[in-house]
Amino acid sequence: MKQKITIKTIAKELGVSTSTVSKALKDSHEIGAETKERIQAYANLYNYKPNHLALQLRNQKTKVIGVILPKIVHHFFSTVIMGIEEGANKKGYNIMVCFSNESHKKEVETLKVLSNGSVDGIIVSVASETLENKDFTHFSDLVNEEIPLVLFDNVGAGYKATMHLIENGRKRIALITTPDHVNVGALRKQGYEKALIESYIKSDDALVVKIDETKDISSQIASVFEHNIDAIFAVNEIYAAKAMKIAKSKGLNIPKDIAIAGFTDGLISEYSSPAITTIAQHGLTMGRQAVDLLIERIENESADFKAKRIVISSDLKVRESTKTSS
Amino acid sequence: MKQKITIKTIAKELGVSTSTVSKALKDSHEIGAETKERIQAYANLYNYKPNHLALQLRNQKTKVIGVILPKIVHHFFSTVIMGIEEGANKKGYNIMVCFSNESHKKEVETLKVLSNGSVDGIIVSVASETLENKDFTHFSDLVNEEIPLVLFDNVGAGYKATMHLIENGRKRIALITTPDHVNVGALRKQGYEKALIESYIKSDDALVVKIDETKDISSQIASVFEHNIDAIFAVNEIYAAKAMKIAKSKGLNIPKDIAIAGFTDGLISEYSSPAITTIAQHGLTMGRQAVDLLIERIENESADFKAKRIVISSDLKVRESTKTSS
DNA sequence: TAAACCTACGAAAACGGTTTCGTGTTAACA
DNA sequence: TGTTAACACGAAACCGTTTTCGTAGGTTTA
Repeated sequence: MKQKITIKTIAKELGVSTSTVSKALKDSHEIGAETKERIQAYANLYNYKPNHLALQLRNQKTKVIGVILPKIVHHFFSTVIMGIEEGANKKGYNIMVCFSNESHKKEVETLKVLSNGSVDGIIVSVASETLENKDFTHFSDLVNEEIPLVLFDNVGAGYKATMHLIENGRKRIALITTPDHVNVGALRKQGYEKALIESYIKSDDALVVKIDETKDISSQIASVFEHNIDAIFAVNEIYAAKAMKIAKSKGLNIPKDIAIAGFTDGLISEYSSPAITTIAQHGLTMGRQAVDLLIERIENESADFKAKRIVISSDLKVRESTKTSS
Repeated sequence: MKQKITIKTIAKELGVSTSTVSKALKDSHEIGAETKERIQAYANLYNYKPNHLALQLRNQKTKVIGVILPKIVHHFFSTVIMGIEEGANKKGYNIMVCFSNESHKKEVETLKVLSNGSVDGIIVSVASETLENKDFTHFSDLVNEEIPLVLFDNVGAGYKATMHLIENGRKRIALITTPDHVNVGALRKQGYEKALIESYIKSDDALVVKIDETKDISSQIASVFEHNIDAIFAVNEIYAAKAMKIAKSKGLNIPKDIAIAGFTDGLISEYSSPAITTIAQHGLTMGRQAVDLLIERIENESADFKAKRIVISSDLKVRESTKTSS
């Protein structure tokens, strides 16, 4: 890279000191009008830009927020990023984005890299592997170092959808989910199980289908219809739509014979026939709130630095696919 | 933030100089075994981490790559990010992600912020507004400053899909697209028009439907069936699927009466009936190649610093929805 | 006319590292 | 016993900027 023009260069060229240049560039009253003008003109001519690194080192802040997500190619997480970036930008921050790929090891490493001064604070959505391990020492380390940290997740949404089905009078609820290593799937499954337990409904492993996307999806979903079920909760929109297609092909009436609820409110659910009840997740809101909280912590030194979990409720959008039977 | 332990602290505590500490921590042969051990033990105990900012300032490089995309909540772009992050990580770089939201102004601003030393190089997918303006001065400024820059876009894919339909014998090809301000839609429309022109087919504005997503999508798509058409090219998977549904409901045979091609190869296209021909875009590959190229430029000082455009071809996945008629 | 006060600028420290170049001590060698 | 080399470490410069604290000279003020 071409060596850029610095305050030193200007000082030398114009025969003044660096302090004079620095002050002149910020229109300080300490500098005479004529000198100021000379310096500003020169700086402008050679397109001087202050070096961010030097400023960051001096000010001990970077105006950068670190973001660690389990993955990105996913509607929910990309929406969250959108919200974070938007909120950060509004307050003059940039974001540095990393992915854990649901791996505990990479999460730990990434956290270490980011916590060496490159960022002022960090937002994390915990990797599923970490959730399984229940090993959160890397986070408590960070808290000890008093680096502002905000975690977010989306537990609770699976619970809400399942409860809706139960309140609907359903008792044999199938779950169509992803393998456990996929974060969101795992979380939603937890919610599903919690709802069953609280409602004293015995869970049945046969009703839980973990889709292997390398094989034919429809036939895997179809297998669940061989059991006696009266409702299906699918962890994403696609699975829900496929399940409905299969149900219809089997001559089942939706929602009379079988209720179907999905996740991630999108076009498919809304325009399918019948329209599918879904959980809308508000990733944008989550991202915004997470970043607002973080920035408040960064800028408000007096705040306590304990990690904080924020849980933003998701909305249940009830549509025809689960309208009360009976 | 708690003031962190620095080399100076260690030096003072242990009664040695900072240079000794620095060398000891990198296992330099210049330092005696015993001293080395003392220092390393101390550093370890107090969890010393070198401050990245100081290193960046000294080395004049950040090991950070700036990425500017028109948007993120979009399968293609999130895949690209994935590829970039993966490639960057492999070579010890982190990525700083910004979004232009298709706005020329924000693109310029973001570029300015990133080019003051915070990043070693920048990858950009140009905002549609910039493409319309044809105002690329902000990029040439960057090139003058000799900051490594890589641009990427995905023109050409719309062309490929349209040509496929034409070679298929179709002459009245409808285009279902997004309003012009949406980047990918606009680009694909360019490709569509180019293919028509090259094949001496008169384009007909009546066959181009720009979907307003705030209104009912299906009815907008349905309107195109009122014209005499023998093929439909939809700029995304959803539109293609909806178009097919409508075609079927009108009793049209696909692909005999009407051929349908979509974009963004995903589950819907593959499992719909009949399966839809799509353009698969390889965002992952594009991201990887872009970042590899950029890093090569960053690290290979001798390379020339002209902006370079890389265009990665997309794959046409021919399925039943466009099988040759006649 | 001496004390006090501006004005306009510079020197130097600081942020946290790395690195080059000494330099004092010891050991090996002739 | 004098010369030299190896060893172990420190001083200082440097990266680019800000900021505190002088200070020299001229101008008011009492």
